[in-house]
Amino acid sequence: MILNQATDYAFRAVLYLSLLQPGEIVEAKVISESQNIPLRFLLKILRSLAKAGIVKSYQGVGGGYALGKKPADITLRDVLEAVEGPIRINKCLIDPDYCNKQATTYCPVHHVLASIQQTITQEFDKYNFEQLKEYAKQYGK
Amino acid sequence: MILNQATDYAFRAVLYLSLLQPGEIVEAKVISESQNIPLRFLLKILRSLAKAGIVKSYQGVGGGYALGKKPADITLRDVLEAVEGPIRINKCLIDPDYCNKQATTYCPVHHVLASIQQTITQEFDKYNFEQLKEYAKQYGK
DNA sequence: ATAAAACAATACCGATTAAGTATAGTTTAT
DNA sequence: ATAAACTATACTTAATCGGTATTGTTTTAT
Repeated sequence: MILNQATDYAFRAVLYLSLLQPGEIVEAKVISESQNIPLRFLLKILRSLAKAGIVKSYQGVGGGYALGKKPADITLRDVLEAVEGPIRINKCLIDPDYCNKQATTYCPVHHVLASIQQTITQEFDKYNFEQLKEYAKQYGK
Repeated sequence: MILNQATDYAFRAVLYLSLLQPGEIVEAKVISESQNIPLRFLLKILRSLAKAGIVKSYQGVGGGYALGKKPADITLRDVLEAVEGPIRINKCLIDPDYCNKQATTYCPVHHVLASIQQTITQEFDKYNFEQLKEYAKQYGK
């Protein structure tokens, strides 16, 4: 019932990239130091984000990372799922056979959990990095 | 981002107790067998639920468990928090110093996560065991 | 009073996952 | 050709999860 440390780092890294000038590229090391994220761990996380198209990576000298799309087009859910996979709040919502072992016909627990999961998913979808960027600017840093 | 197995078991055990006749007491063994929950693990879970007043335990011969309050007065959140502790979706929402280490003044990530956490908490509060009981009756089992 | 049927408390254990590190390789600007 | 960056994969350590074991307590029936 808690986000991974990696997801927390990912949120902060993507926010950092959101605040750059358009076209600006920064090395992982800069993000790592500014956000207090262990460098090698961050590199791993950035790879997941790159796979999902959330960031774009540039190899070689002068390389680094930049956002892969506009901040407004990246939601917290996008980042969360890039790092942790799909939001699933209970085993019975992953493996459809799970419930059938316990409740042969119909499982009311499953029923409401599915609904809660949907609300949670929507909730993470509600926030994008344009909004976070505004908050950040507004309050300084 | 997922509920404990123990919480899942707890939901099902409390639902089972909700469906009993008023005043009826059942041994852990009966719940265990009916719901496919390892007995000793269930006993541990029931102890947490008893501490929270959700179930009432009776020792000695002829003892067992019954609900500690009306099904309508037990929410999914009550059960979840009895088993796992308070709903906290990120480390920075547990330890207030955590954010300050990283973002010295104001942390927009923290800000929105706090709001999401509140929504999630309300969502688990929305469902009580009277409702689950109705679903269960309606669909048989 | 004592035996047995239940729960209580605590400690332990093995497996999995999370968090982070290491090693070797690839790409690219200079 | 070299060095500065990222890539890929595998490894390691620590924490958590899911479950079990042991010993003790309470209560009812005999």
